[in-house]
Amino acid sequence: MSTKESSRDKLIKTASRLFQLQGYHGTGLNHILKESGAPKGSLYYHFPNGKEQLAVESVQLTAEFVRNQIQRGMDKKTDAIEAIQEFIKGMAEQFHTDDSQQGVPIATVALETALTNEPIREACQNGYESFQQVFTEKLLQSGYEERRARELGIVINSIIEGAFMLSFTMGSNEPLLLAAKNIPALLK
Amino acid sequence: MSTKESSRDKLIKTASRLFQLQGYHGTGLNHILKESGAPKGSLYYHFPNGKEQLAVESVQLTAEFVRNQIQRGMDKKTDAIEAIQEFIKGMAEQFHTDDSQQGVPIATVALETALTNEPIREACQNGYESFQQVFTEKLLQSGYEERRARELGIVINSIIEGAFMLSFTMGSNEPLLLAAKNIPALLK
DNA sequence: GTCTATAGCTCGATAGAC
DNA sequence: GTCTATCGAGCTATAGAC
Repeated sequence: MSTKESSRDKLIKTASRLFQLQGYHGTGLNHILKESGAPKGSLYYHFPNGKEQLAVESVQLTAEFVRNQIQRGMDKKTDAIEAIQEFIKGMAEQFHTDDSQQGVPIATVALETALTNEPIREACQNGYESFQQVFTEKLLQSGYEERRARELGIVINSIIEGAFMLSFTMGSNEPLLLAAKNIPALLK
Repeated sequence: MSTKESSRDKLIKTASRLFQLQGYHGTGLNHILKESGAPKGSLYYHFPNGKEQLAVESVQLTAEFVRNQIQRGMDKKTDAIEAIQEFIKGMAEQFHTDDSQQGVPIATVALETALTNEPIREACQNGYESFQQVFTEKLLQSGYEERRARELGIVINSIIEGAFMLSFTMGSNEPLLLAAKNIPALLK
């Protein structure tokens, strides 16, 4: 069970990175195979449903990774406002220091496929809901009322995704920095 | 000048729609040619730089259209907060009544190409800056200080883009509605 | 579990007649 | 300005040996 997952894992990890960088349609299976070093014959053995299955599991892996990052961010401060603000600031700082460019998680694939591929769209939706859940729980712990906490979880998700996308497109972390700056007003 | 632009215009309009729906890599030139009804031979006559040029001009056309929509929204109310709030509500209402699904403008192409195609990325950036400019001007007219108005223009852009993308992915207009609801807190 | 080979298709782009 | 024909490459997916 441990060694036999090796090729499979390499494929998923490489696919996650490339899908995030170049999108679903912009990334070919041959490219993924070549970069992962996995043998071509094993792709359809591990992923009988081909590219679609690979994308669904890649999105799930990416979502899990991001969710953990958010969770760690929330654990750093007891106050929800501070925690969220610091988390976004961290994203902004990491934005250009990270020399390995990495695209916007989930969103790139989501926008391409939401109208044409239901399993992939669903995986993206589940990912986003898991992010929102972490924010909402943090707000609940800080005393926000349940309905309000759920709503704000969605709004925070929106502003982070939008600011990330803008920062990515503009090549500047300013949108992320301004999002962080204006979080307190939003959560008042 | 009027009839000779016909094929060109059809190509750009069709390309704008398809790129928005399926992304840059997910949309083939043959598909665009077929849907537009334009003759294949004329594509490289009107767009010597091929697909890239078609994408750049498509993004510009989409950006101009969206910018005008925003501008019309801002003109509907004198108060900036009300105007922006109503504009987002309008997006939310239009979200599912519009039977012709249409994707998220600019963002889909931007995320796919920002790291790999500079001319297209630049066109997307210019589009986003033109949106922000409209919000900023509205805030200036409502008495916000210049620096603050510019910052809030970016933040509003972020939250709208993020909420739109989430609504699109989730298949629900809730993120847009919640964005609208929380705009006043942000602009206080 | 892995490998090669290849089918069958679509892609973007070009050439050259008209 | 338009059209056909076609190139070379890449794509997803499958077949079948090992």
